[in-house]
Amino acid sequence: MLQFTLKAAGERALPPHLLSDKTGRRHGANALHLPPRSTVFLQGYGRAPQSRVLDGCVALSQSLPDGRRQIIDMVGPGRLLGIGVGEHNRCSADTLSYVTLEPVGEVDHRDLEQALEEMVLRAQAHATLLGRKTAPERVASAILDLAGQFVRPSRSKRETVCFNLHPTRGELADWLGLTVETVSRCFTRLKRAGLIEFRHPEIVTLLQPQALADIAAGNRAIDNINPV
Amino acid sequence: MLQFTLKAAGERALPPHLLSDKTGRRHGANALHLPPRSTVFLQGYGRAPQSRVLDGCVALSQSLPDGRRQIIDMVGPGRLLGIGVGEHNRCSADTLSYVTLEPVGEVDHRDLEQALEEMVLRAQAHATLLGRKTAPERVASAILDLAGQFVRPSRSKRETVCFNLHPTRGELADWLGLTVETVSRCFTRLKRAGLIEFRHPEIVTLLQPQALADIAAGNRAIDNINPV
DNA sequence: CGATACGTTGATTGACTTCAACTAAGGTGG
DNA sequence: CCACCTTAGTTGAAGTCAATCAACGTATCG
Repeated sequence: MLQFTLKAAGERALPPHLLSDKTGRRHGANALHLPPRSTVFLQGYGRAPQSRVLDGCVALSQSLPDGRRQIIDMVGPGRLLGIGVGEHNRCSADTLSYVTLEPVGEVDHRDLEQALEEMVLRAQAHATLLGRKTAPERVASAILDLAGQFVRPSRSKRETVCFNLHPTRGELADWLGLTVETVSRCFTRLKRAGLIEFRHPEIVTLLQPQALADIAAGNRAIDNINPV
Repeated sequence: MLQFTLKAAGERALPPHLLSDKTGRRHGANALHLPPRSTVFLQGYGRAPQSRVLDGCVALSQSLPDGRRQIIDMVGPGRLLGIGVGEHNRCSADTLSYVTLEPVGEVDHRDLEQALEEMVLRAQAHATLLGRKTAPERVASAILDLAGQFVRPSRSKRETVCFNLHPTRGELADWLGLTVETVSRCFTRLKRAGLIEFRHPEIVTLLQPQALADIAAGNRAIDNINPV
């Protein structure tokens, strides 16, 4: 029974040497800045160097020979990139926003194992989503996941949370094993049900996070909501 | 472009201290023997102890609150159990055959990281399967995967490979995000197409492994096969 | 301005699910 | 040894959720 809790991106467990962000631009020296929709590394090429995402959103994806694409994971601030991709990358990594990367020469065992374990856990949860959840459940899950990774720890006066949804509808579709149209329709339904709000497609506000979590977990149908 | 290669279970990279199997029953002392359909550990309970599968097949699964079940991975000989399952297990582990386990007190970093990486790679490939493959492609992929993990390195006179398919149709369905009926229908179609053969539902022979691999990768439709 | 990409909405189709009936194999107890 | 039950597997018919096909609106950008 997934209990709903949102962790702001700033609260995520950053290793100590990254926390200097507030005081100064300590890692500005060797940090990598990438524009949206650029490739970090490519499926099939030599093993990628490891780096840590400081800011922005990166999509890990695999493609079948005929072009069908599956986004495996959405990687946000604090997480490692270039781990668990095999000898020759079995994944491509693409930025979905402006992204700041910090190359990490070598990670200590503790950090690496923790990061790998997080990859496994997320991949497992995603497999359950892809194998067993309905389209609205998938979209609700996605929104909550991305909110968790990308909310700014800003003014949290009300229980409404607003955040920037980096992936397009098409990218969400590739992540959730759906099509653009289905994703769009689910957003519309969630909006009409009063669970989320958006004026622009990428600025999303969670109006009823708990109800959203219920849907994501399969405990409630999208239609059984009393609009507030 | 997945090239088809089958690795017999015996050839898989076992750590040196397990290879004594041929010479004697060195690990017979503390080995754990479990009957089919028994639980190794349960979703939601305390962190499971780690062990290595010496023989048999274990299913890692997650369940949604309403009972929908997704099998995350099928674990065969040589692989570690109880890694990447989170603080409180987010997975259950169930035996699908007679299983021999060897408890491992602590694994060295090298082994653990390699095992975790394998978990990640397999989970990623499975996500692509669940998100983007058709039912026949999924079943073909599953058969090849299980063949790779469970073929006995026996008489390989011809290119036909015979192996014991431990999971039932229902368990395969839970693994592949399908229903029993769909899995059964796909088996029938593959059989009629001359790609596999089975008299009993769990003794399967691969007649045309390469064609099966083509289907699994989405390079060929199930119907475009010349029956030999 | 056209041109392109993204998003939304509607109509139709189709792949897989659901529901249902039936067969075969294994176990139990009279 | 056979009636009885249960479970797994197969097959057919009907139903449904999401995909496909199609049209349109809007924003961005040379």
